[in-house]
Amino acid sequence: MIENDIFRALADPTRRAIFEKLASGGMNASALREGMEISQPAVSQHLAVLRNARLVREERQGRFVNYEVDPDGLALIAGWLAKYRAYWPARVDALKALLKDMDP
Amino acid sequence: MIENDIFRALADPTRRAIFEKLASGGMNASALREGMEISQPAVSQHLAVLRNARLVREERQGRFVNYEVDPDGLALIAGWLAKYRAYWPARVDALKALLKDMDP
DNA sequence: CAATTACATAAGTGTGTGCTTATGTATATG
DNA sequence: CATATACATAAGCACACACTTATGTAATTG
Repeated sequence: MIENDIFRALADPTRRAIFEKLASGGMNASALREGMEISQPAVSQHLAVLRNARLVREERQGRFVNYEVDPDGLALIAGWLAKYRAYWPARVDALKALLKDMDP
Repeated sequence: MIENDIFRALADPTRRAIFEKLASGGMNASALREGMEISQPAVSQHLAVLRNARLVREERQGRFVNYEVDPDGLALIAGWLAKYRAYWPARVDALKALLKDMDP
């Protein structure tokens, strides 16, 4: 089940960090690794998990592999979330307050 | 970090099943257990994880504890998702509608 | 062709997770 | 007051997970 792969992929903070870094623009694995205190294989493994969850996709460019956000995974989350739309705070204000709460 | 709790909570299929069951209407832990081949403590533990992630909230009623979906957790997911709005497939009308609700 | 670079895969290890059974704690009921 | 019911917590165990080092593979470069 893909939902399982997606939520499990996002459950790890390192993986979310990688994903968020990619969200600011596609880049290769080495560039991704910069600033992260983690081994190269670890990055590679995280990328495999994200790719399997359709949160990320790759494109080989010579000996580099460029990674970028795959909209499919995000759309699947949105689809999952849409099932519970009835429960969202009716007023946008409530949501804004919550967004502010999670930003720092 | 609350995002971690949320994604971790949803990473387990049993927990998602419990959540989805609750989404169809609040009920107590025993009612939740019905139809699930799982022990009572397991349900209780799952509920604790969901509650800690603000996906579910409880209300004591005598010796029963009624559980229901907590909109806060869902709103936090929506907030997380909103950060990557630029990547969503533009042509999916349902998602566009969903966005409109989230966007002030 | 040999060496280097970029990345993936393999194998091993400590820690976390989800489950179980056993027990504890409220609240209701006879 | 004693028992039953609804649920939570404790302790232990099998397995999954995120990491490491070592090695493999594919593409550039001298």
